[in-house]
Order: sequence, then structure tokens, then C-alpha cells
Amino acid sequence: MSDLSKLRELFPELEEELYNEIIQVGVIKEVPAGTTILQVAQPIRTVMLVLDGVVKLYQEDDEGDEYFIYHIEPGQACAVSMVCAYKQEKSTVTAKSVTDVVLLTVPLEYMDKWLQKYKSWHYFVIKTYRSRYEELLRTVSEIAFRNMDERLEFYLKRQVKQFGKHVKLTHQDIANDLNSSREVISRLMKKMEKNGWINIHRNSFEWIRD
Amino acid sequence: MSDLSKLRELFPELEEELYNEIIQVGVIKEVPAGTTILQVAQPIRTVMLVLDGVVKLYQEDDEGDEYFIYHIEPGQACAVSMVCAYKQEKSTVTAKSVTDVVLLTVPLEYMDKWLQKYKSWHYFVIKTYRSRYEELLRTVSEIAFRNMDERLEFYLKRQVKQFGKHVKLTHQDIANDLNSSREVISRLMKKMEKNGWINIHRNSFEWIRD
DNA sequence: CTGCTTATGTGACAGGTATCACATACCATT
DNA sequence: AATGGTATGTGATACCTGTCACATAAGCAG
Repeated sequence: MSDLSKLRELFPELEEELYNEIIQVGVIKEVPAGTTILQVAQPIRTVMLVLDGVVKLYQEDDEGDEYFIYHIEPGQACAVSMVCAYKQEKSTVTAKSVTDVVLLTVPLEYMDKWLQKYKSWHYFVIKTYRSRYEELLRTVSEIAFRNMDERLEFYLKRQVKQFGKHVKLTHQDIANDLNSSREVISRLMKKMEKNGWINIHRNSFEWIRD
Repeated sequence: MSDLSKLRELFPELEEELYNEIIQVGVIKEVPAGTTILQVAQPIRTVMLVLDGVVKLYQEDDEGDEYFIYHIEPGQACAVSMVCAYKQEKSTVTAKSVTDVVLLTVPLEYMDKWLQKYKSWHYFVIKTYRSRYEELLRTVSEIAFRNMDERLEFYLKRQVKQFGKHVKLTHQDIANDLNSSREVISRLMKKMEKNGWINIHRNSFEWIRD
């Protein structure tokens, strides 16, 4: 399949002329699983569209602790790379490929140019911010109000939704994403297994409820 | 001062024709301090621009617990009321007037109409989302990584920045905003007073450091 | 099969914070 | 000045979760 038709399929809301521009100036990047794609601390000079694979976004603090925020899927753009275009705050957001990923990177100057030129791009940018804003609100609510067991459940469900009932993550991975510790996660997951919610395997778990 | 010139002053980036439209279709609402202005749970049919006073945005959960997110000042719009235009998720965001507030409310249908018609409105909407998105990221980072003493410091500094060195809030108010309890806040503030950061008064405190 | 590496299980303990109980202090009103 | 209502101070206690120590189990390489 050509890049053009793939773009059309993944981003169906854009204008025909814009597809052509994207193809012309965009650079396809293939990134293996586990690569750090961007960090807010470093100035970013490109906007990224995800064509294939899953990218994970998380906050990182000074001591290297992480907190999982959300996934970016094919057909979505990285709101952070759009934010970075402008002023840079201290918050250290990091994007990492969870699977092998295919990105389309566009130099930042086109971001503004296209905002001037294409209505569809405008809507796309607004849509991206809007949905990410909502997602962040939900995350705030989770951390602010819920205990670890509830947050773990919410987290696991998100992973299952993204990757299917059989999710390949160690307890340590999960603990990192929730800024918790392995032992806590192991204990809570054991409890979930006893309650018949999941099966625990080595390096993975399986959601067997709902 | 006329509404028009006030608009121009507060929202200097908009187009002349748009100012006129806003004046024509917008409704000025004066809201006393302490009023709940919007809740995501209820469908919202207007976009709100703040002309005067301070609006506070916070998350609320089922049991009525709150978590302070950010302030909306004159010259800013409520990103939530823009989000609400579209799909509605479970998260219950509430906006409340902290001081007496003057709002300009615009029926939601103009949101889209103006996006079609005015470039400046597009930029304004994007700017609003972008800055709120950044703010939310910082909030996530605070709750995820910091203990109550650090979050309290961050919170108090924001209040000081917004209202000046002398802030009128009881310990109970603060505890509500941070989803903590009065006793905890009292103890931590006592410690801050001992360290020479603040003076504690009845119903208020005073920032005396930095 | 054996041993090595990594993942998971589990008890003991510690620190942070929520909760309860109650004391004290401040302010407005009479 | 006395009273009542509200705000603040403070100890005791309990729960949640992070940490340490170590045991057990699963998979891989030889």
C-alpha cells in the first residue's frame, strides 16, 4: 500500500492537498520497540504522527520515577510534540515505543503553516488536544481519588483494551508505570487472581473477567 | 469602559469583526463568589470567557471529594466548556467562582461557526487547550510524585501568585482542594510557619518567603 | 539434567497520611 | 465581659503502601 493511501486511511479527515504536502515534507521513521522517541526537556523540532505500532507517554521526575499517562495509536498525533513547539515548561514528558513503531515526522514550521492553510489540519490539532485533555483529566481523577488497587484495575483495563486480553508486562513494568513498587503490584495482582479477574503468568497476565 | 474596548483589552489577539460578533451574541453574566458555574455531568450549551474575577476548576468524584486543578483568569476561556461541546466522559469537572466574576457566555453553536470563519478564534482555542494541557501535565506530576508537604507548597505558591501574598483560605478549604484533611494541612502549615515561610492567621495566611 | 538468571511470592517493618477525640484560640454578637 | 460558633492545635491510632530480606518458581544455556 502506498504511503498516500495509508495516510488517507489513518487520517481520513484531512484535505487531499494536505495529504500530498505531508508526503512531501514528512519523513517516515521506523523505530524498534522500547526506544525513547521524545523528551520534553530536549527541544523538539518535529511533530509526530503515528502510522503503526503503539507509543506510550509518561511523566518522569528528577529521580527517574515514571507515571504512565496514555497510549498513542495509529491515526493519532502526539499532542506533546505540538505543545513543545511553543514554550517549554519543566514537566518532563517522555514518549517511548511499546511495540515496533512507524512514525511520520513533520518539521515544526509546517505546524503553523498548515494551520494557516488547511482547515482540516486545524480541526485535527484541536481534536488531538481535546481528546488528550479529557484523558489527562481522567488520569488526575484516578491518582487524586483512588487507592492503588483501583488504579491498578484501571491501568490493567487500559492495557487490555489496547493490546487484548493477554498482556505482556512484568509486575516490575506495571509498578514503574504506576510509580509503585513490584511487591505491592504482585500482592494486589495475586488478590485479583484469587478473585478470578486475571490469570498471572511469567512476564504476562491474562484478563478473564467482564 | 464599553464592553467592546474591554474585550479588545482582555483578548487582544482576536479579529475586529469577531469582537463585534461576540458582543452581539454573547451574554454578560455576573456571578457572585462561591457559585458553581458548570459541571461536566450536566450538558453545557455555552462557551465561557472570563472578563473579571477568578474561576477555580476542580475535579470531583462520586463521594464529593475535590481536587483543585487550576484558576481561570480574565482574558482566558474555559477549556472544559469547549470540551463539553463534544462527547462527554465520566470525569466530573466543576468550575466555581472564587471571587465575584463577570462572564461572557456564548452559545455553543458559535464555537464551530467561528472556527470556520475566524483564524484568530482558531488560534485562541488552540492556545487555550495547549496551555491547559501543560497545566494538567504539571498537576499529574505533582500528585504522582510528590508528598503532601511538597504539594501543599506548590498549591500555596499558586494561590499566592494568583491572589497576592495574603491569601484568604481556611485550612479546611485547602484540605478540600488537595483532597486531604484539615488536621494534616494544619500540621504541615505549622511546620512551614516554624520554618519562616508563612504567617498563619485566622481564615488566612501570608507568604513571607522568596 | 544442572545451574544461572530473572520473575514472582511473602513476611516484617517503617513512614506518611487519614481519622478520631478533644483542647485551645479567635472573632462576632449581645 | 460573656457567650457561642468557627478555626486551629495536637496526641493517639489505624491503614495503606513502600522497603528490606529472603524464599520459591519459571525459563534458558550449557
